[in-house]
Amino acid sequence: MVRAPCCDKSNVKKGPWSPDEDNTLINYIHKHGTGGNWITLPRKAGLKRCGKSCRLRWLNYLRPDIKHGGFSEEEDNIICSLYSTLGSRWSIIAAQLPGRTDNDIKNHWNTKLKKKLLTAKIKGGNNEITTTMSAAPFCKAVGSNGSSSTTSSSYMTDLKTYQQKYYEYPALILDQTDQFPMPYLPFENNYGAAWCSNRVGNEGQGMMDHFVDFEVDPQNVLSGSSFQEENINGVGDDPWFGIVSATHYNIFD
DNA sequence: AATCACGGCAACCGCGCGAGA
DNA sequence: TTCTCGCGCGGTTGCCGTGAT
Repeated sequence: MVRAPCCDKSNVKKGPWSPDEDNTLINYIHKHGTGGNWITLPRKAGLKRCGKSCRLRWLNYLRPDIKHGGFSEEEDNIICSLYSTLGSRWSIIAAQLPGRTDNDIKNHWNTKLKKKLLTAKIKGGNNEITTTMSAAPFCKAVGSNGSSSTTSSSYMTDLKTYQQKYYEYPALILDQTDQFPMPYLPFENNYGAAWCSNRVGNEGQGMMDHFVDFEVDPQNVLSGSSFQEENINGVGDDPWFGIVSATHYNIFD
């Protein structure tokens, strides 16, 4: 079955909006609202535009309280962190950033943040990789069911300290990582590695001595498998807590 | 000064979903 | 229950400005 077009394509204008068209749309919506029907709106407003085009123009550009450009470092951190858990759910990410549209965030990610993230380096550890940014201020603990963890364990505090000290970008701190599905990570051409750390010592031992960076099979990660012991190379202990950094590091070259 | 390459961003397209008939 | 229609979302395209050559 062929889907019916939403409007008469031969009779609608495409391309950039003129100031006159903007004013017409703004004035109409201020007077009448959207009426809950974008398809009929352009005809009623006297615009030779597709309803979807009007909706997009209004939501992404003309709507009041829209912020354009000038993303703050805090907003960048929030976007990076949410992307590491949600993937490209731009509308949900936008909902966490008042005044930002999904399109704006998507463009910002594709043009700036993705590159920034993909070239990020981990500092410290056994990998001799250095960082160029300050410690990430945005840090989130996640429970095995995906809800925020309420653990008061001192391990969590240690993990936060470790994350802020060694990871350039916001990292997720995972509680009970053996049960927790790996978050989506921004891989390039399906190659890359999630650099993780876990506690491999006995309780009571110094946490910082027992973090090990290791790689996770990208195929397993991409398929959303759990972060289980078999994914860990050379680490035999139960990964009760862990840090997953969205930092990209191509180990397959 | 002209041309080319690239990045940023606005806008379009197609699909999935949900509501309602 | 099925079908239609509109909305919303994410991916993609293409234009435009700017810097490099």
